Amino acid sequence: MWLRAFLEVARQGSFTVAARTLGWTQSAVSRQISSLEGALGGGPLFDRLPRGVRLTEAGRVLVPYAEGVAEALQGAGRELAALREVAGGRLRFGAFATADAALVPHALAAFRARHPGVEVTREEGFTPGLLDRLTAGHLDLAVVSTTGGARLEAYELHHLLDESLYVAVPGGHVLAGGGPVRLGRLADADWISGSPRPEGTLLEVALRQGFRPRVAHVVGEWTAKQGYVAAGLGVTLVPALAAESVRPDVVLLPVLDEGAPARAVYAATVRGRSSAPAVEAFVGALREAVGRIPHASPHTPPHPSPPTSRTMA
Amino acid sequence: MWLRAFLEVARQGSFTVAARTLGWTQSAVSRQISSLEGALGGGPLFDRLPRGVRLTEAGRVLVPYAEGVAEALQGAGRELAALREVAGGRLRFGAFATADAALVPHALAAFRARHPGVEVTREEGFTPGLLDRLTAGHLDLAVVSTTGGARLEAYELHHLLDESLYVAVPGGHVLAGGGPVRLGRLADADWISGSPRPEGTLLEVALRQGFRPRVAHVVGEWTAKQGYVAAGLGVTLVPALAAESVRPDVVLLPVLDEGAPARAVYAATVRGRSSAPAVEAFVGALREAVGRIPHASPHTPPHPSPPTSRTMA
DNA sequence: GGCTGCCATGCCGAACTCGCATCCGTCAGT
DNA sequence: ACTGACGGATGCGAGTTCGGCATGGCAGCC
Repeated sequence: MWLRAFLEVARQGSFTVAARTLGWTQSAVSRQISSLEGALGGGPLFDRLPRGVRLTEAGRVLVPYAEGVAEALQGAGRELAALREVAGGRLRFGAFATADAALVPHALAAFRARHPGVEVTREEGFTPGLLDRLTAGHLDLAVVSTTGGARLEAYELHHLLDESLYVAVPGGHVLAGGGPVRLGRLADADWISGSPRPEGTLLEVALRQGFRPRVAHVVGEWTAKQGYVAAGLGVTLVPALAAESVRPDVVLLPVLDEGAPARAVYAATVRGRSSAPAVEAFVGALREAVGRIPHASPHTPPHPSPPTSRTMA
Repeated sequence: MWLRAFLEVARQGSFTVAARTLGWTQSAVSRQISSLEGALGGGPLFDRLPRGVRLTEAGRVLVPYAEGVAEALQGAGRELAALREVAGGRLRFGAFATADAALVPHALAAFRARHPGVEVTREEGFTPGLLDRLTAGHLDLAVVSTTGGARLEAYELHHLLDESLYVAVPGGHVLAGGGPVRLGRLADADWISGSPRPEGTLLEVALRQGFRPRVAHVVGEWTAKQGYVAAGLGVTLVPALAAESVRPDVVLLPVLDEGAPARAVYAATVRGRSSAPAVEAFVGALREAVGRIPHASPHTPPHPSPPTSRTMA
């Protein structure tokens, strides 16, 4: 193209030498320069001397601009390459709170170690809000769960794990120290939950077990919930992802679930929207993190999660 | 070209609208973007949505670079246009000392008023040195004279004027107050000259008149010469261009020359080297200045100078 | 369900690009 | 002064690209 021809000729002071350097023929260079001069319409860019050529004033004026163009082009190439190799660009993701307990920190640590050039920004939120921000283009990726009744079908879902559930009971509880329990045995218990109604929360599983739990205290924050449980004010459900960060005076009992697991966790992207390589890499990091965290906490055998990516149709 | 297509699509968010804006067809835009994406090899630059398109991360990265390229291109166009219209660029010229007395200042004033955007640099020197610097590419234009025996043939010459000569005599000189004189009447006078030998100087004309002038004092600087003349130490030749700046106690007598004028003054450029429009404009300003200065000083009728440009072959 | 808006693509003619060979002007060495 | 070498310009021909036209496919909307 004319840009390389011009700059090379300006550097070399000769069409022939420039052609050799570029791996072209002399005639190609001659034509490129000639057509460039024609296109600019401002007279010749080089004076043709018996010994090679020499920049005219117009050519001298053009040089810095041509260099600027070449630099920008080269810079674009570099940055796009960095993007391909996940050494640049940005990654904006969101996750629900309990995923931030262990899953996301592990994945993030591994990702940042492997791809220090990527600018990562993180958000916390509930699944429906995260999906909205995904759709609006404010997020590239969202770690979401099936809890909350959000319409996941519209998104590209990368399955991360199926979470088992625990019941958190105070240290002195009658069931403490025992093994896995059926949820039905807690039908009469006081429950601590983030919402007065079980629908759309983890407590939904209770409905499937045939009872409607009595929500004695509405507490949203996880630490606060533990406090209420430890004080003997009630019991609560704990997803496996949060099992790691439980205080010692609260006992976790695995819930025996017949059939389907309590909830699935996905990395979601907008369907049909191409995702940057960093997104793929982060999904990979999330997958690895799944294997690393003890989501099979004390008392239960590890819960295997299929490594395959799945798109809900 | 791909640049305009990409930027316009990025701005408009639609191939079709961008095509309308550019005066192209939608298919042309589609192909341009498609081939650009292929060339960059880093995946699509736009996500194709049902409602137009949307930049991907790669596209978003590319935008500033593309804008940089477009800006540089546009800037180059602007500056080249300025160069064409003599509203930019630079002009480096040199002139011999007596041309700087009136001719060059007048021309320079007119030129700078008309073309304030041009950066002008000036040098002073003797004709041979100026021509060397012209050849070396340090000057774009040189105001030179035939005095000095320089090889003018190799240069592109724009004739400015043919200079008449004056003899400067002290106020009380016997010839003072008389009219034009023949040089032969001063064959026995003491001469003040810049060189002990008349060859290559204005005094060369004396040789053509059949006598070898006796150089009593070698004085180079014009003001100093006048001092020597005023003090009665001798007489000296004064070119018409310097006639304006003579002190009142020195009298100028027009020299009667039979045949050829004493010397010609040219604006010289390097032959075959394309000259910037500013050079042409400055030559024009010099021509106008020739008409404006009283190179026909007291005592002589104006000496017409042909306005045609001439190349010595 | 038909309609509309938007992008992709097969096809074709026009234009461009490049390499090859050759020509022209200048310079250097004999 | 003649000749060979060097450097750029140019006619020619083949391969490629480019742009327009028409069409197809897909999603959303009345």
